[in-house]
Amino acid sequence: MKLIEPTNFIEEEINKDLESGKAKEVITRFPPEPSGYWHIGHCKAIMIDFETAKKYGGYTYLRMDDTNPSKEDGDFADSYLADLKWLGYTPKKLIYASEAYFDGIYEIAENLIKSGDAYIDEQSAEELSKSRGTLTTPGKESPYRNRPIEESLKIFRDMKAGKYPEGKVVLRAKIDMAHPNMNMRDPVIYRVQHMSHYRTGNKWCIYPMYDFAHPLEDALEGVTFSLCDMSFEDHRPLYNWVLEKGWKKKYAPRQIEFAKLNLENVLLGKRYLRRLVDSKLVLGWDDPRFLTIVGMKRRGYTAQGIKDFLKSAGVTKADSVIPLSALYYHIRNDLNNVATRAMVVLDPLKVVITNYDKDSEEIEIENNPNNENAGSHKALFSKEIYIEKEDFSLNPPPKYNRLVEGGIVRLKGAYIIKCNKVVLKDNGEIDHLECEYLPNTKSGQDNSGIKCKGTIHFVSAKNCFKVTIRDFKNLIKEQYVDPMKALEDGVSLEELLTPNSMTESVAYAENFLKTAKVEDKFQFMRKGYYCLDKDSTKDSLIFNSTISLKDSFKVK
RNA sequence: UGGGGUGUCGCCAAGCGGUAAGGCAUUGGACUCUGACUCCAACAUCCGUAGGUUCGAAUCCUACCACCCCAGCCA
Repeated sequence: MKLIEPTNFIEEEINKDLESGKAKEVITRFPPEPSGYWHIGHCKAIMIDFETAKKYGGYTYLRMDDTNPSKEDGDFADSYLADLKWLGYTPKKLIYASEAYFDGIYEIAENLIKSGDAYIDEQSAEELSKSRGTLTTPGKESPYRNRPIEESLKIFRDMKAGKYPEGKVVLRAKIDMAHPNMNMRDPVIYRVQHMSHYRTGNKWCIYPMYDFAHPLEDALEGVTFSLCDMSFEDHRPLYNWVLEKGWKKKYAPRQIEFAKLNLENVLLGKRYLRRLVDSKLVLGWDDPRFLTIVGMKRRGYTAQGIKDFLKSAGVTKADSVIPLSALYYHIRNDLNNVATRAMVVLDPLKVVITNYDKDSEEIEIENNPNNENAGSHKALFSKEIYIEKEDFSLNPPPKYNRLVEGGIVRLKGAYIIKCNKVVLKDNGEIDHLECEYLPNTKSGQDNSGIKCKGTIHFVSAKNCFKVTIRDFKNLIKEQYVDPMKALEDGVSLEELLTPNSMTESVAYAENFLKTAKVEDKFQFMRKGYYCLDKDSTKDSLIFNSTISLKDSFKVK
């Protein structure tokens, strides 16, 4: 297998093993417990697993780490496969650990008992916990620790046969009750659980613990590098112990840990998201304010943008917290390449072109100025149009180069207009503007020589329809940079939430948008990126605000 | 007070004994029929602290400090 130029410490380690012959190839696995939705943190791990293997010409398995029937509430395989596909990854194979490896793991457990490396303990859960000792004091050995091997073997088989209730007996690895690493103090490796498993039904009533199952699953399926987050670093000695005692083959998988992703002002904890979903405070697991994969997809983020961001964040062992602005940068960057430009007026102000006598005329709008192949579409210019309220000012701040009384501005794709009169309502608010267009200034055929410092977008009254716009604020208030910590400090979930983080408004969109399909991505020129939401119906379109355009205009 | 990890610009992050890459953010400015994009420029004499080794250290050694993780029959 080829060596590559390493781009992070994991690849450096892999290169070493490949060179020394400790490993022959790079086969990885992504091992979710099928119990919930994936979020951006999972994306990081997925990307590391898939990209690393791919670089070395290896491959990656998707393995359901389903060793606990009490927590796994259904078959998430389809949704996981869909998420992976959306991210652009295809697993070599989908594997259910429960179906593929439980027999093998059980057999190895019996071997461990026979070799004196595991024993049946009959202490209660509390006794077990108490005798484990503390971080600074050693634990006490169980009175059952040195029982005859035959006795342990018989009980273990009876456990499997369903002769024991839950909690009565467990199988423990015999390691060292005084070990400074708590994980090595005779960890439980099998427990009784009388319940139906979503895949294996009632075939089993004993289930292996993660620490015992994981290394063996890796070994059994031929995984060579088992990449996980730093919280498993303390488990590595146990991982290796299990392989040494239970696997005993020349080639064994190697666990390497990396730091997981942390984002400022983002809450990813499953139980909290579930509370928000259950209490209907959000639209669902795919709420556009969530950083779940389905949420980001619905929001209008692109897989490419997410991956670009993750790539830029790097792979290290150091704790880090990345600001959302870094994510936004990459989302905007990718959207800029793929989003179709359209004109939508979010907050309309009517403008009458007093000297325009024709019914209307076509104008052309480029679909994407950064991509020549994107083509263009037609829009209309007519006597009555709408512009953005904020694009006209009676008291313009310095450097305001939009429309002012008596001033000119270019209408994107159409003519330069001059504002002659501001018509007010009885209450003093602006009702509409009366402007004149300068006939020889049409886009593409302007020979007037007139220089115009501002260009604004607009929509023709003859070429627009109403759409609903959904705007989102960050779910978590800005002051709670680390919402998880705030929660631990006793702040309530409700207190963390930004009030009215989703708002709806009505906008005037050019007719071109009538053909939009769900998830289609647009740039509403000069405003931001939007995508069509799945809640849309044929005559009521809803656009999610994915993210605004950067705006460097500052009023000083 | 045990064990395991981590400390390089506001935030990420290269660097692996030869004299501090890059990105985000920020600030100027150019360009622009999107105040977007793009483009230029500025932004760590210093690498947790203190000593030491060396002609030479962010990189080696020693001590200290800070932060994170671990006491589920969860994963």
